[in-house]
Parts: sequence; structure tokens; C-alpha cells
Amino acid sequence: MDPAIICPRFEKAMSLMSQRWTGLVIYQLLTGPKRFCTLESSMGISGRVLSERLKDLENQGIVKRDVYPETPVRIEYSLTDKGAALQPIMKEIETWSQTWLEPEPNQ
Amino acid sequence: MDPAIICPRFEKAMSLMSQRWTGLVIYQLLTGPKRFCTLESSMGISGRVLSERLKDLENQGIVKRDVYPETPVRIEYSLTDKGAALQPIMKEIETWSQTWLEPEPNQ
DNA sequence: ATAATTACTTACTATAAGTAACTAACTTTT
DNA sequence: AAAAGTTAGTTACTTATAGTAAGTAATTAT
Repeated sequence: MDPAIICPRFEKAMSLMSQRWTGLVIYQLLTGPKRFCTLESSMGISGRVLSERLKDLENQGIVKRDVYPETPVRIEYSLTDKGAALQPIMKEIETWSQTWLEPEPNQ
Repeated sequence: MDPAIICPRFEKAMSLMSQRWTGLVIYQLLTGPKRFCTLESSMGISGRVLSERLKDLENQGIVKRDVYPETPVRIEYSLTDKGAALQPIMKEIETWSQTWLEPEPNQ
């Protein structure tokens, strides 16, 4: 008894987007490459989880990691084509949020 | 030091979509009203969490709960206008998944 | 009277995320 | 030369979230 079979590709995409922080990391990278410490401080994510997420996203071919052997070393994270193709999703989330959510949620 | 300030409305929408199962629940409801047991069995969600999610979504005005005092009682969950407006997001996730994910993920 | 159905809730366990201190490689300051 | 600072993490531990399985309430069927 399976009333509605869900496309496994859609389900996989949804479980990606449903991971805590993943969407925000991608959103930040849409404006260009970012360093670890920049991502860490711009959203409220902990280093432990950011490290985990970036590794996952790299393994999925969504994020690219570039090492610049400067001093101190600079490591930049950026979106691959696969990652950049997530932009329309972010755009729609933005549109929805501006239409349906109030500007001042607290107080 | 706040290198990138994120719009609080966008952040709220993103944290909604980042909740495990929330996206799939909404996706299922896009095809019409559904009962608790139907949602429970069509995705792999546990009753405990489904109950929690539906309550949250109802409180946020995304889902509507209708009681039909038949026998046994029928309770249907459906999307409000605010909930139905999430469809473009789902559409974009679907498009992305079909372009960038492989049909057979395992093996 | 007993069993079945739906829509949950409750108690308990397992997994994921947060916190804070630590490491490695290198450089600047003292 | 030793101590402190920087970036990019990792590790050990705590807290929060999700999964599991059994229980409840209302009603009908057997």
C-alpha cells in the first residue's frame, strides 16, 4: 500500500534542502566564493557542522574547495555549475518569504 | 563584523524548508487534501514527528485541518493559500533534481 | 464482549547539532 | 628564540531533535 510514490530524485533533492544550514550555505555562496571563517560568522552555524556540510556538499559536486597557499592559507568555497543551478529555488523562497511573511516576526 | 546580513524573512522561510519532512509534507498536500494515515504511510515519517509538523504548519497558517465527524472520524489536512504558494519552490526543486541528479542513486 | 479503525500521545532510544577547547602550519611580535 | 596570532579545521562532551513502539480515546463491526 503506497498511495503516492515519490520520485527518488525529487526526494533526494528535498532531503538535501532539508538539511539544517545547507540552504543558507548555498545562498551565501551564490554571491561569490567565501572562506570558512566568513561563512561561520555570517550565519549562526558552528564550525563543526559547517565543516561537515561543506564536505557533504563537495562530495555531492555542489561546492568546490580551492586552496590558495598564501599566508595564512586561504581556502575558498564556491558553487559548481550544479550548485549554481540551485539559484532559482532560492529565488522562489525569497519571493514567497516576501509575499507571505511579516517583516517583523518578533514583538 | 557582519559580512553578509541575511533578510530575516528569507531566513525564516529557509528554516521552515530546512525542517526535516516539512517539504515533503507540503509536496504531498499539493496534490490535494490528505489524511494523517495517508501521509504517514506514503513517506517514511513517524507518527510522532508528523503530528508535530502538522501542528507547526497549522500554527504558521500553511496547513488547514478539517474534521469530518464520520465513522471512524476523518481528519483532512490541506494547504491554505499561503501553503499553496509554496508550489513554485517545489517545482524548481523538481526541475533541478531532474537536471542534476541521476535516476539510479544506489548501485 | 472483543476486535478493529483512525488520530493521535507518551516513554524511551538513537541520531544530529551546539559548545568549547584543542591541533597544525605558518607568521608576526616581543 | 619563545610567545602569541591567524586560518581551517578536529575532538570530546552536552543538548536537541527524530525514530520506535506501545498506549489511549472514540466509535463501529463481529
